[in-house]
Amino acid sequence: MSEFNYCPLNYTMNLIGTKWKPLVLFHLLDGGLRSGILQKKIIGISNKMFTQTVRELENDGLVVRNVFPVVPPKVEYELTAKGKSLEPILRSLDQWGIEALKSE
Amino acid sequence: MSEFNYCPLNYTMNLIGTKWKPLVLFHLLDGGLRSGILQKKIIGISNKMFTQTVRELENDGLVVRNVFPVVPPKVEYELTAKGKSLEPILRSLDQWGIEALKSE
DNA sequence: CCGCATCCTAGACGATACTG
DNA sequence: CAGTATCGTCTAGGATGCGG
Repeated sequence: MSEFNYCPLNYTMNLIGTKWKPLVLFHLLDGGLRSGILQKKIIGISNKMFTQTVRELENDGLVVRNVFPVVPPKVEYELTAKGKSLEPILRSLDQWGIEALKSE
Repeated sequence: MSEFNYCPLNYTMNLIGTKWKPLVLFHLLDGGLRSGILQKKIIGISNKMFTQTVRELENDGLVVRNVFPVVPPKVEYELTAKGKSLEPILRSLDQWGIEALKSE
């Protein structure tokens, strides 16, 4: 882990370089979302991976988890400032993919 | 594989979202490099992963492999146009990592 | 509604040794 | 110098089912 922290590129990729993390962050760019809603937007993700992904993002300080003490349970996720600062990168990744897909 | 190609974000991450790919691409931004030189720049990479990574990047059309028929063997790698188009993203990822590392 | 626990598989990655 | 082959480990990720 910490052995790669000298390298900024690896540091960044360690935070967002998994299958689902970019998607989760991307869908939160327009504002916080309730857990179920967010999960439904991410086509194909399993329940386990959703929880795990969002938990890691929380530990890395990219998203906040807000729990409302109501019945039935209500949980919302939103980006932190650090998470929001990834917006240009996420949009670039998305845009680059769009362009690259055109010329296939 | 192809099941994720609808999603631009996943498409992009599938091309550069591994441990070593961003590093390899990054070190080629300033021009082509001989195999051994390139590998030496990537601290910690094993021989196997270097070959495998560079081969996948070649198959994905991000780098070109130039073989010179001399003794001893000489091989150079350089970015394709598609590979070069990743430059803004790679620099962003690097820059974001630098900033994030400052505030730890 | 939310997310935890468990079991399972595929592939990413590393170490080492070997060929032209 | 460049690349291959083999073996081993570790973790990402998926499927299913339970609990507050």
